[in-house]
Amino acid sequence: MYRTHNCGELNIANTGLEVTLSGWVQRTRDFGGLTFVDLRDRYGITQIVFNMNTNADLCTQARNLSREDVIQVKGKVVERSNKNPNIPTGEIEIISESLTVLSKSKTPPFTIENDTDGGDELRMQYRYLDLRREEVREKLITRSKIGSIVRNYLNDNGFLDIETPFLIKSTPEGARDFIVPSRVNPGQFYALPQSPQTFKQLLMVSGFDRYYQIVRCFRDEDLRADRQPEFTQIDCEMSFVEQEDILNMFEGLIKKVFKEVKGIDLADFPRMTYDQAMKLYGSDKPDTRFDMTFNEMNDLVQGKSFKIFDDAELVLAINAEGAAGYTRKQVDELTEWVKRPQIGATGLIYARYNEDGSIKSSVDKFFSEDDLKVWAERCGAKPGDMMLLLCGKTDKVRKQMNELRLEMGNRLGLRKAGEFKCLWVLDFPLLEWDEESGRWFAMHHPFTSPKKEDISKLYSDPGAVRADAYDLAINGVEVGGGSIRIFDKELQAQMFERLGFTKEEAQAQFGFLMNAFEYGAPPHGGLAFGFDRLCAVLGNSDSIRDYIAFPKNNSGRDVMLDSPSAVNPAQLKELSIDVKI
RNA sequence: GGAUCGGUAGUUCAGUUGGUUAGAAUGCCGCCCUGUCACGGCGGAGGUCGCGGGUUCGAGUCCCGUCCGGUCCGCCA
Repeated sequence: MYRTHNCGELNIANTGLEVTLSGWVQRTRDFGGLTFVDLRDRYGITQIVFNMNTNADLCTQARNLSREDVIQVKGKVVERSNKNPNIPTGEIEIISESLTVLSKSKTPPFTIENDTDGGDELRMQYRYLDLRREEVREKLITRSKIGSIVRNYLNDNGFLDIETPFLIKSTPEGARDFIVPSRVNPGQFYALPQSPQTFKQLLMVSGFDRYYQIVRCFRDEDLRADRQPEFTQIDCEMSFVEQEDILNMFEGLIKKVFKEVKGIDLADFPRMTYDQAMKLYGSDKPDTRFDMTFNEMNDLVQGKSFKIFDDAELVLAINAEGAAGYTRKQVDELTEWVKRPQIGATGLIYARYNEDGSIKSSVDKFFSEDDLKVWAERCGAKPGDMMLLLCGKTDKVRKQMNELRLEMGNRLGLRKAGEFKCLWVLDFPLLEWDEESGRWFAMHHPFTSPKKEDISKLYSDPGAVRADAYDLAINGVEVGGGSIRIFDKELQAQMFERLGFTKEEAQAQFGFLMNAFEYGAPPHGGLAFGFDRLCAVLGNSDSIRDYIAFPKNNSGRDVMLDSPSAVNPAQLKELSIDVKI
């Protein structure tokens, strides 16, 4: 037997027990005649003592141990004379009676400690060592726990876990597909699913009623801290439901996860339409931990001979509470910040509401102090605050102001870690105009149901058609989203037509779904959560990589495996593939 | 496709207007040490300054190119 206990469970109550422990050598502290070894496994650390007077051979062996050796120790649990209150096992130690080195370790390339000296690249290259660190390990343990809570909740609510295929068919809509060549069908390719969307709808047609799957999805797009080419969704679908049923079901799920993982009782989630969200926050996933909402200023600022404002489609102001103390240098820096190409504003206008009640702005030439007082009223600004204004084309300025708002939220410490604000965003537009290809695209996907009352506008005013689509944002992160689906064959055909598919194209791409709808499709809808993102949000982390055991880097590479890589010419030949670079 | 920051000892970093033998911390190796828990003390080894080219009497430092990594924009139904 390699162990009777793990390295995290022994305590003062076990005093006198004969135990066997196995694990990794975290560190040795050698005093010549007395050597301490910290033995680590995923449960914790237990101190082993080797004494030269009691057993010289054993103590000599212990002195030769190196970091990360795997050893087995037999010994007796005793109360420590010097206790360590910092670790759960700190009141006891093991007096060793035998030592077996199960596996020697080379010196690891970085220290296996919370406060590691290893850089990102090195840690990814030796990810299996990085995963030994408590900080990283605990994140994966949390992920496992969240998965378990989700499964329990959905199982308890009658959902069935049904697997769907990974080798499917490439479709032109949406993100780029990863494609997989078929050897037995030369020149033909499978695609890896971007989501099991059509399959879960078919399962509804099959009568499975409530489906879920914690499932890997694949998208061949560029990466970000919160985007990996393969990622995991909690994918759900329900039949005979309206939007309200779905929101309630999954609000319940998220509340349960927060309760069991963080011990937090979340209040009922507020709801906001997409239009409201864009008007107030310039984002469809606003961080509602703080206000600083947008104020539209056109009526107050235009017609005062300030050309920049007069020419603007929209002038927006936010009020940064308590920021009147910003120095000229800080404001200039902020101006440079909004002018960076990533933000793309042409300039930043500010009005400082001083503690003495005076208001000073960067546009004093055009606006009197009385004008500025009216601004302050609109923005709810008080002495000590600073108003920040951006202007331009509506879509652009909202986007820019969203960035500025989040940045000010960061600078003023308003985006507090450990605080969680959930928000349902409803009534997304059904369609989105794409300048490049000059046609309408489905904002969510082509199976999303338009709102009944807007169907008539599909051709007369496509941009105004709202969908029964919803997203869940937590702290400004899009954690999940879904929609009520079209279940009427005629409406689905109309939708494909609206998206510019010919009847033949629609039949070729989605014929299986439209055919299925001919045999009695139930009303249905669903939602998918980004599992990696949900975990990252719960852990106050910006990067989903921390919650993935073996993630890929910014270029989509696995630096540990060194993949992707070239393949053997014989393999390519077998697949009838000729590679030209 | 684009922007931006970085690459110097095993590791994390410093390195002045271009100037002698490129430093620190930590890790590693050796010796000493019986109550440490970031143990301590003494000593030692360890470098193609990412790579290629250029400017110069002289390049870690300046210029050009390139590769690798981080973050972001485009992209992500």
